Amino acid sequence: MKELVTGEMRVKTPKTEALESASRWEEEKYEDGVKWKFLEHNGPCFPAEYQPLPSNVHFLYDGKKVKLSLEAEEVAFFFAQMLDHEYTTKKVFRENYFKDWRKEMTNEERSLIKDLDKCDFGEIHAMHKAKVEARKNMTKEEKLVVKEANQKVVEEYGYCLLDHHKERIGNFKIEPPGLFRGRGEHPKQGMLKKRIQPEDVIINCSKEARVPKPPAGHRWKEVRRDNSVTWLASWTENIQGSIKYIMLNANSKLKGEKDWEKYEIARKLKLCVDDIRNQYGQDLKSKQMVTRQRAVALYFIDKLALRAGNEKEEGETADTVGCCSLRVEHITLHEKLEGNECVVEFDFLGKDSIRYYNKVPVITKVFKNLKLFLENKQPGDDLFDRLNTGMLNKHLGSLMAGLSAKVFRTYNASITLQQQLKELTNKSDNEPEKLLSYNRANRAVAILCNHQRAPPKTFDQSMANLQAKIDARKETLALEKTELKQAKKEAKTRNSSDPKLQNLVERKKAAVKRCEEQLLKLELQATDREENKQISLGTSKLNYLDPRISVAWCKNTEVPIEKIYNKSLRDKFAWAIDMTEEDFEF
DNA sequence: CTGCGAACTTAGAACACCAGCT
DNA sequence: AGCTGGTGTTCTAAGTTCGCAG
Repeated sequence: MKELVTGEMRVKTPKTEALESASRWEEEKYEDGVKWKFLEHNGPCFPAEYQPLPSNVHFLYDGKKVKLSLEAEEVAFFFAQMLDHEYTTKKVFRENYFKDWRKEMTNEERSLIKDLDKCDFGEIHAMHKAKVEARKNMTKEEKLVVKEANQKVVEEYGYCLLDHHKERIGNFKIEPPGLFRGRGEHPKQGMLKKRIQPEDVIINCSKEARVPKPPAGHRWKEVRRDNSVTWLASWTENIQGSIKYIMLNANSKLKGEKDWEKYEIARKLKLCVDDIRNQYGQDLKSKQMVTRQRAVALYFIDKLALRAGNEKEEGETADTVGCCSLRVEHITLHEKLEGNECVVEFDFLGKDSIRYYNKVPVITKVFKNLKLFLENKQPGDDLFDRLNTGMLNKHLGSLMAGLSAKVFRTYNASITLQQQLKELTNKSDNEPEKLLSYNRANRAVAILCNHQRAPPKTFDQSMANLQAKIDARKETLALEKTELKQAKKEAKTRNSSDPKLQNLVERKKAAVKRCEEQLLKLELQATDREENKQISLGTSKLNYLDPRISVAWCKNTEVPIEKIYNKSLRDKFAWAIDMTEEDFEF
């Protein structure tokens, strides 16, 4: 797989070879599995120690002041900090919290503090809020001092040397302790996320490199020399027992090449997607139940851009599903619905407990299979009881090198963007109109991939404000128009060759035009914002849309790339900006 | 196969910051 | 100068994939 992709990736050469940034994408690849030859860094940055409460701030239990041990106090502080958050009102959160908090208490504390409802974190909460407020109200000079200090930290910990290049590290800070904030109905929400010590951390760097110094009085858990992986440091977190990594920034060579490769695989799928669709179309009639289930799952993944859907351990995480883990209760079949036949109604929680709700007309063969899969099953049973992601991906891998379920999301997202841009963009449009078209194309993808966001709390207000602006502009425009008419009339009835009057007419004309443009711009903005209320465009832009489509579109429409990519996006997609010509086709 | 863990990508929320307004 | 809304950045949770051991 690696070979196939790498070969194709070399076809197009960046045109600005002289530039270091461009030629970087052309360096020799290492043998399979080797990610680097030299890696040196300063290790991760640890969060500050807990600062004990000042003597005038108290924790109260059952109305009485209680001086807590340092350990118990720190954990009390975590809860106090979150008091404004909905989390602290949730039963599971509170129970998990209290259980873990009590583990940090001394015997004495534990025998006293037996009921979270009797705990009063008010003073601690107030102190925390005051601190946040004070930080906000710092003078310019004070803020500058903080900024410079942060800058120092970035300089020290934010970069590494990987082969010949100084690279930015993505997350060089160890995650601070706190209360676990799982998404949705997470059974572990509120548990104590423990402070990570250097003794928990594995460092990865090359043999020749200077080993980072652990904080004074501490040692690393291990120093590893593994160049088959890209991480610089890792530790195991205590909530799920999973490993956390310190890795490079998205603008690094290593991440950039991987991203490029991802889009090349998706383009390869474009070449064989018709065959694959024919194949699973045939498989819908297979005698083998597994094959039929696989075919229907693939149909969903392809048509609806569903995620693969691995099984999850019950009780460890929120109850969410993807394609292969769909249960009977997540779909409803309608022979007829709203004028369509064979409609599948989906309603389930996907990644991050985001709801997926969709009514989709499907082909008869799929519909019939679904009916079959539902026979004699309970709501809680698996829809695809003979299938899992491993089997599905194994099959996909045999159809095309490098193919897995998620490639369909990348492919369908990118191809949709390209099609939509072609359909929506008019050469003759002005820039704001072109940008609206781009956003609409982007939005079509976000809807396909179900990238949602909570509507901004201030949404209705800010929409009303914008509308008020539009109304005001309309009034001004009407006024300007009347004035223009007046000026024209005067110029006609009086001496029409009076240059002063002619000049006035011209000026009024210009004013009207300017006003109209501003109005249009505002109206486009309003449309864009309204359509975007619950949709997040960023995720697809960052993860699913081949940047070369966007770069080529910018070149074709003469829209500056800055209008659609901010600085970090331009850095991340530097490879695409460097190499893409206006005739690029995904 | 199947189960498991490691490594890496993808995701929305929270937070920080800054431009444009009053 | 202070406010505010919107954008960009940071954070870290939650997915996918793959390879390995049994």
